Formats: sequence, C-alpha cells, structure tokens
Amino acid sequence: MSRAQQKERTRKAIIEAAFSQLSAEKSFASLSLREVAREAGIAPTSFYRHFADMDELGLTLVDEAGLMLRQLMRQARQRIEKNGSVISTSIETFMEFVTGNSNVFRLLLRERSGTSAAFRAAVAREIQHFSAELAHYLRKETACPDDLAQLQAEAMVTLVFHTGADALDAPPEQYAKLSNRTIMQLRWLAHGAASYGRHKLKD
Amino acid sequence: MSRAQQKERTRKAIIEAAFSQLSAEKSFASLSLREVAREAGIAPTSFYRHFADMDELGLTLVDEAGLMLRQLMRQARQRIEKNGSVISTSIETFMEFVTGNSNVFRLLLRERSGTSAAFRAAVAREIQHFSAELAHYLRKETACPDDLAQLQAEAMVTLVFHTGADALDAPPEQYAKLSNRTIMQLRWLAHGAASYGRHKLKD
DNA sequence: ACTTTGAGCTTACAACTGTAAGCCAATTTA
DNA sequence: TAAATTGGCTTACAGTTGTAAGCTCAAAGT
Repeated sequence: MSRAQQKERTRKAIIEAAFSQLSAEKSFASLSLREVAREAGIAPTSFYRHFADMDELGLTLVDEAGLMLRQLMRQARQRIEKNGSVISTSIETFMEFVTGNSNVFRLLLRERSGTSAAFRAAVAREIQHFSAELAHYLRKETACPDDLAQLQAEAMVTLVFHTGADALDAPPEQYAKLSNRTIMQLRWLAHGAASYGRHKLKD
Repeated sequence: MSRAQQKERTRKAIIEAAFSQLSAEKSFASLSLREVAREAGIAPTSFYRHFADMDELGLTLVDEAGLMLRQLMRQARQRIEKNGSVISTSIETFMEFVTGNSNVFRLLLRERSGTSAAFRAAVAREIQHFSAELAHYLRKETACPDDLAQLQAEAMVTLVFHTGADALDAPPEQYAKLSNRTIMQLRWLAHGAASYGRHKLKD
C-alpha cells in the first residue's frame, strides 16, 4: 500500500473514531485527543501527523456533516420532483436523516451554539446552504420575491431543526406526531407568507 | 452572622462564580469544580458542603435562568397590556433579555441540546412555561382552539430563540434587522394560523 | 457549661490530560 | 543504490482534575 494511501486510511480512522464517540452523553468538546487516538488505533502523539489540534479535527467533522446534509438535499430534491409536496417531503427526508445519523445531527445541533466561533460559523454556513436550497423551491412554487423566499426558508429550517432536536429525546412512536405538528407549522408559514407577502420588509 | 446566613451566602457565591465564568468561549460543561470554588473563594472540597456535584449546581443555574425568564414574561405582559402589539413587544422584550443577560441565555441555549438528559429536560420545562404563557395571549387575541394556540406559540418561541442565538454572534447594529426579520416571520405564522386554522390537526 | 454539629480548611492521591523530544523503519526520491 | 522523507512509536513531563480523609473551631443545642 502506498504511503499516501496509508496516511489517508488512518486519517479516516481518526475521523471515524471521533464520530463514533459522539453520543447523547458525549459532545465533541468532551472528546479527548488521547481517547480518539486510542480508538483509532494510533499513539496519542501520532494524531498530530494528521491534525494540528482537536479543533482542526472538529472542523473536519462539521464539513463532513455538511456533506451528508447536502447529499440529503439531493435526495430530497428527487423526491420532491416525484412527490410534489415540498413541505411534507422535506421534513420526512430530514427526519430520516436525524434518526439515521443522530450523532452527525447532534454535532451540528450542538456546535451551532458551541464555544468555538469557528465551529459556529461553519455550522451556520452549512445550514445556510440548506435553506438556500429550500428557498429555491419555494420561489419556484410560490413565485414570491427572492428575499421573502429566503426568509421563509430560514424560518422553516429553524422549525425543522428544532423538531429534529425534539425527536432525539422522544420515543420513536412519537416521530409521526412531531412531524405532523411541524408540517402544520410550516403550512401556516407558507400560507401566511403567500398572503401576507405583499407587505414590505423593513431593515 | 448566623450559621445559616453564612452558608447561604457562600452558596450564592458559588452560583455567582459559576455564572460569571460562563461566556461565549466557556460552556457549563467546561467549568471545573476547582475553578468555580477558587472564584467563589472557598477550598475545592468545601464545594461539596453545598452541592453533591457539578450537575446539581448546573440544575440550580438552569432553575435560576428559568426564574429570570419568568420575570421577563411578567415584564412583557405589562408592556403588552399597555402597547397592544403582542408580537413586536414580545420579541423586543426578549432581545433585551438576550443582550442584557447573554450568559444566562447562552446557558439555556446550550443545555437545551447538551449532554445531560436532566439538563435538557429542565430547559425544555422552562421554555414550555414560556410558550404556554404566550399561547395564553394568542388565545385571547385570536380566539383559536387551545392546541392550535399552543402549537403556534411553540413555533414562535422557537423562531425567537433562534434569533436570540443569532444576535449573540451579530454586531449590535444588526439587532434591529434581526428583530424585523423575525417579526415578519411571526406575522406570517399568526396570519397563516388564523386563516388556515380550520384544518384539523392530525396525530 | 458541655456537647454536638457542620462549614471550611489542608493534605494527599490516583487518574487523566496535551504535547515536547527523539528514535525507527519503510517508502519515496535522487 | 544511497539519501531523504515521514508516519508511527515510546518515553517523559508538567499541569489539571475530582474527591477521600481528617482536622479546626465557632455556632447551636442541651
């Protein structure tokens, strides 16, 4: 195996180890370099051959999470084309993401309000992508001005994220209820924005 | 000074010390018992005369924060009586709270999705109070069914909290813009809920 | 007046942390 | 083939952490 391949392999192992140690009870901030290195099967100091410090690893994890989010959007896009309903399709897709990759979602959720400004900015960027994408659809469907669509999309994403967070602490039999509640909220938003949209946005 | 008085005094000192160490860069989880004790002016082991562990202190802080939130609601109630506009008065009051007690708000914001289930539950309870109170007003103003008012209030609180979080990372000259954006979103919600409310809520 | 209580202290320990210094061996380059 | 590079290792150190054990001494109780 080539040198570069091997290096990439253990780099992946580190990332993998970090993700696998995240849980409901353990946040990224509470991971230790030594623990991660141990699980990745390397000596503590070897960690530095790949990342300058834990922060650099953390940003990598956030990027990785953002990537998954973008894959999710692609998936949602296809479903919307087929299904038609933007709102319920979006939230269904998102809930699948949350329940299927709860640690990844938790990372975004926590670092969004974490102690590192860089992390917060990184997460905000990823979420921004997400809602811009949604705004695109809203524009197409409701034909409202760009900034209104964006504002509407941001509100929707906020509500959906919050529902995802709730789902993490709820038993699975409540997922449907949570989704339905959120769908109702999103419909209110869409309806309100459509009929109330003529009012100008002040700044 | 009586024994009990003195005890209460250092207890307050511990709580005070903990709050004062919270910041944008430091979360409750990253506080250490020893640091807190040092700032409170007691020996590390004396901490245990007041709290079984840091978790117990944390729950106390959350309760304290909830108290401030409830005081805030009382204040908002008065303002609403006088001013009339539920939405803009509410968010203005809330933004004052966020900017004036940013560490307290940050505590709630972070522990809402933190690593302790007990903390999460405690914060959820406080926020629940908050939105129930808002629901009360919505019911009075829009005369819609109880569960719809509650659902609407929860959406509103979610959006307002999120705006508060944004404000923490934004320069003060953007507060007005953030507020206006959120007011717009809340109006959409209110408008949508009012005209769309006849549709039944499934579960 | 005598005893009990308990807040706060000092000392001590074992566990863990991040990371510096430097060696080894295998791949890559010249 | 010889030299250079580098991923991974071991060892080591200084710092921090939570908390156990036990003392002191002033307030409270009898």
